Amino acid sequence: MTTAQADLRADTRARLEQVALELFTAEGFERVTADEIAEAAGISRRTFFRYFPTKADAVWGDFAGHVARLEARLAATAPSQPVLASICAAYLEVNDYPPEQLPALRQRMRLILGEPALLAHSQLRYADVDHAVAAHVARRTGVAPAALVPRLVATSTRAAATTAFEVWLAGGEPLADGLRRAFDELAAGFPALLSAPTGH
Amino acid sequence: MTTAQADLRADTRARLEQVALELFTAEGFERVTADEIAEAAGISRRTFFRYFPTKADAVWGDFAGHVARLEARLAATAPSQPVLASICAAYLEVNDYPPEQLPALRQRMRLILGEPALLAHSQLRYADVDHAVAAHVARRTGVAPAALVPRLVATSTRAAATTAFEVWLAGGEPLADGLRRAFDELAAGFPALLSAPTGH
DNA sequence: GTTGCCTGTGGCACCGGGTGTCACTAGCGT
DNA sequence: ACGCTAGTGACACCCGGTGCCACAGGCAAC
Repeated sequence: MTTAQADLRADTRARLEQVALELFTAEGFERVTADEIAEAAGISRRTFFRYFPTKADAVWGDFAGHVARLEARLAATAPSQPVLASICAAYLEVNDYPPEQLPALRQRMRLILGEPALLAHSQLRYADVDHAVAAHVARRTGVAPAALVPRLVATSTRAAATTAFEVWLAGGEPLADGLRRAFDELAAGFPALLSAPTGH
Repeated sequence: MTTAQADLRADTRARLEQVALELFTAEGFERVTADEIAEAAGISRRTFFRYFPTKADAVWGDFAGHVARLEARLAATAPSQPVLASICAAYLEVNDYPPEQLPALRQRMRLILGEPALLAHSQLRYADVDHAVAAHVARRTGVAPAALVPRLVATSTRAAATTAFEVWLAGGEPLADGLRRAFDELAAGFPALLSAPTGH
């Protein structure tokens, strides 16, 4: 096991993920029933729900491992590095996918950001990320993790990451560039918003 | 009607909201069935779902009107005002509740932020807010609404508002103060994060 | 006032996500 | 051969949500 999450047979899990992703992409998340996924993967509906607590969870791959890596990176940052920069670096590193994995990532993210039900569900998954980042900020600044600044930094940096993903999905620019740009904007307090209106 | 959202009898709707809020608070969102709400309100389950498309929607009151007021405020800001300040002002104005409404607001927000199912659902509702704010930023800066900066400003200002609500709920400080503080932090690029660590 | 319509309503059957329970099988050590 | 365990399937059940139909009341028009 990589990171405890209803192990069972790892190959079955992978096949299930694959099949679900394919079906969701082809038909739309809501229009695919758990029965169809199960049948297409050659197992029973009941077994599907032993691998994934929710239909939506089939889209997330090893997200728990993702969060764990992020936490590890945050914990390992040099104290000399500014906090915001350390978070940016952690996000960049954790999201530095090899090129051959990009199509799969695109497929996942297109679903997560494009299907309302999955977008809603994402909030639950991202809560772990926010928690980790807020804890990091609290640790580094000596403030309570529940205070305004740690929470705000956590949610707005995640907003930055999500936005970078959206722009990347839309074909705008490489993921890493968008991430960097988003963090730069955040760290600078949106300098572009001080200029005069440019005419409609 | 104030803002088209499945009108029917307004009094029935208000009673339904009231009953649902009370039950959710007392028993927890998931543990209250639509049947129970309907019965407690003296109507049928079927009718409940004519007033609210979803059990979760019973918590949101006239949120569509809320968004509409936000949009109106944004549209009415003076061009001389910096964009970020205009968004802050709009959020402040729209969330300036008279004191006697604060307990009800607390009840709603405690549910929305505390119940996972409602937190997930909130993402769908907030999408409208983000859309409005991004459009405002795009209008003011002459950039496409789907570009990085408008999106990022929209999501991170909403993060600021949400965080202020969380702190307010935790009893920290008045809502308006938290909002202002969160927006100040955002606009300044989190100045607190440049100081040296204060020791663990 | 009877005829029509239009609105709000309840009842019912149905779909789909999710869960608890039980029974079966395959493997594996002893 | 024995027992144990892990993975599985079948079934029944709960609940959120929807489509459909049937019914009641108000309110206009004739």
